Amino acid sequence: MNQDGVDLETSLGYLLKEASSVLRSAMEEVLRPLGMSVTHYSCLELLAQRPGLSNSELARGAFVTRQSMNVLLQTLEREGYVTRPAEAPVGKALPARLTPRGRRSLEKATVAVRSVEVRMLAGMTEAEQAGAFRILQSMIRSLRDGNDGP
Amino acid sequence: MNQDGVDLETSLGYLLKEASSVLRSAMEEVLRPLGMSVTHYSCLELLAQRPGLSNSELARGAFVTRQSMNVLLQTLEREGYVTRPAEAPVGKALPARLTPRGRRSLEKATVAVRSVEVRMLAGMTEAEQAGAFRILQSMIRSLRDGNDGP
DNA sequence: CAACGTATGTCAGAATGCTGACATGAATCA
DNA sequence: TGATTCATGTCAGCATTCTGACATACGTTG
Repeated sequence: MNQDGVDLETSLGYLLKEASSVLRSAMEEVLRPLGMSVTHYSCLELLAQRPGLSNSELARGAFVTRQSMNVLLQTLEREGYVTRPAEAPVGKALPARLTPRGRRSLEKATVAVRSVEVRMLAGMTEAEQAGAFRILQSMIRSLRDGNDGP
Repeated sequence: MNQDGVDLETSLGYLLKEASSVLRSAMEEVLRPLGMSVTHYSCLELLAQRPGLSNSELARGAFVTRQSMNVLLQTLEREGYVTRPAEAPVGKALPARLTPRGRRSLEKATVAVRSVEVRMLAGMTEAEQAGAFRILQSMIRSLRDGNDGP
């Protein structure tokens, strides 16, 4: 009914939230046929690119708590996508790794997610993409610095 | 431990998720002292800028399902921040409006959230902000078009 | 007019993520 | 060395959001 923009339409924060929401929906849509959630995929992708990450490190990389990541990891371990040693080689951190099955499962997901990212960047020049990259990093840094800052 | 970036560090989608996550955390941090969640604030802000929005419209504006927004609205109504007519003036949609109490509550929250947004934009020129705006809108449009598209 | 499709509000159950808490291992420091 | 501080893994309970379903209201279309 009321479709005229007021001020929310000029807020970068709101636009950022909207973009993130749309991206998440698009990813869920292409991952659903594979029986995979976004966090699920994120976990596998992180492990593929940085083998041996611990539960806590995976949690930070996927932007969830380590408790949430833990239940996911236990499921993935039980179903044979991931392995963790029974004992920690050092400290308490258990380095996780993909199994061949995990790698196979990830391959299809990666293709699907890549297609979403390609679609998202359609119509943007390389220069614009580079600009977006710098700007987002600037936002992240500014917000982080103010938090637990100096 | 492993802090070297691989490929995730070059993905705009990942960076977008990270920025959104950091923004959300920052907002939660400043809203918590006010006893308000991000969705809570979003609802009030939407109603302030577009009085008479229905539950479903608020849900779309806050990027949650209408079921989730409904439970929030019922709470806000019960606590006197929002009013809805007992019967729909047309159709089934119940236009919601802020009460004076809701407006007062929103005022403090708006100040807090503005400060976060200002911090986020620190170090960015107006031109960069305008660029970020265009880029995010382009991403949103591209993702939407591919979805329920043509 | 009647049938259909779409949008809405709402209830109930399920899933997902979070907060709180505890024990353990390592690093730091007095 | 002993105490403190911090990070980690994990368990339990709670909160929030989502999915599924149903009834109702309006617009469109035959």
